[in-house]
Amino acid sequence: MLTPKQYKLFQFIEKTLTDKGVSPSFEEMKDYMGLKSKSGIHRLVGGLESKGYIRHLPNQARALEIIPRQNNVAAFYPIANDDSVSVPLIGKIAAGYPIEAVRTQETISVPPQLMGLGEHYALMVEGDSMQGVGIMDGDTVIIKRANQAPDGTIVVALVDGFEVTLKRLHTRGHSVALEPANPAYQTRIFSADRVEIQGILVGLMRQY
Amino acid sequence: MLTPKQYKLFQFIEKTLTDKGVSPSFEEMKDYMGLKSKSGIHRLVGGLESKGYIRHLPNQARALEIIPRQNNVAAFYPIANDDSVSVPLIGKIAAGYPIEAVRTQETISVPPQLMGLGEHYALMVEGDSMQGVGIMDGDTVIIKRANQAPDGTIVVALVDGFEVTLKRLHTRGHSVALEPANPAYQTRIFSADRVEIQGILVGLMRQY
DNA sequence: ATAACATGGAACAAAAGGAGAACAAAAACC
DNA sequence: GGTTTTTGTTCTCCTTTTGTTCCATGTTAT
Repeated sequence: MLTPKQYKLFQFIEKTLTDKGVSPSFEEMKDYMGLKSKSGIHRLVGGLESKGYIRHLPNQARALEIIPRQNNVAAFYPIANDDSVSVPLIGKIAAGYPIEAVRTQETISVPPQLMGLGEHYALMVEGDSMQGVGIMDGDTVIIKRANQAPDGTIVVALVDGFEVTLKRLHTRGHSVALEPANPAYQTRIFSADRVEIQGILVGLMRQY
Repeated sequence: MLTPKQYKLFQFIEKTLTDKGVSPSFEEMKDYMGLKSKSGIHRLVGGLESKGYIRHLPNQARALEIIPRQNNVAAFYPIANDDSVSVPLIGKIAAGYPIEAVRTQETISVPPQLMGLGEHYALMVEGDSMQGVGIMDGDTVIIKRANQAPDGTIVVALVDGFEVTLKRLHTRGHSVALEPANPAYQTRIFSADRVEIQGILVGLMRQY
């Protein structure tokens, strides 16, 4: 992660901070690093900052702060929160193909605000059939298990017992329309008994 | 972080407070610090106050109060226990408008897999300027604080010191291009010194 | 050789701190 | 209540400390 010099400087900052309670000045860091100019320090500090190890207020004296971390994830301070919830990640869903059968043991944690009551699970989205409503290839969707759904919601639907898709649901009397949000795909209409609702989309997470 | 003199004075205030139960007068602080004028003390006290270390009632004698701190770090540092990580939700971002200034105390929990190293915060997205890449009105984006970003990433950028937007970044020599993902908006090009990167988009959450 | 990166040095800009004096508000005293 | 004393506030002018930027020069790796 850090270059050797960044690491050395980081440790110096850390030590100075705990020893003296004050962060070192650029001059002091320069001396410690054995440099003759402060410009190099500026670069190192910039590096540490952009890597998220420290933070520093521009144009302020001795204004370095270490960003505490735990398990390699930046760990900040208290304000304990309600725990997030783990849901099973049961597979991938791609427009027009069955959910990959494996019910993996894998779970992922989901912030509670994305979930309501009931049983939930997560799916990885493959393909671009829902791109039009902001659901992209690679997204993780949070699904609440249900076997019926309000009109207009996005659902996981099982068609004819084997084909699973993520589509917007429209009910019209005894038939249901499954509308993809990508104009490149067609809306398909089925009689109600061919379509089984497996869940309702309640949340989405994406990692860049 | 404190400067050496601020730190020294702070410790003196702390000690006097616990030893005598009364905060020191400006005169006493002046003597302790070896100064000949109280004005310097006033500056130091002002510094301590603006950094959130002490509080003081104006025009009252010996009315300094130490602000208890959690793990010695300021309040807008959030986060974590094992499963869930909390980040501060610091406002809304809408194409072309400043982030709503309020640094709320609010935090939201974010699954750790959405985050990497560094300090993170969350913003609510308003508007449709990034709709083309699946970022919709009402989404919550997770931003990693940074002041530089690789080419092609989506960043929170501050233009001319007041306008904040979420755009894809392209660097071209000494100018930067901020490209919205909605063809209805134009890519805008600025000289590098007008644009300040405030963070990099690392995650997204949406609630249906 | 060339590109990417590190250093040194200097000039500059901004923040921090100090002296001294005059003033204002609160507390103490008569 | 009025006066004195203590204490806090503000202001201007100044010095010191510290951070920032730029450019020329070196160094290293590909």
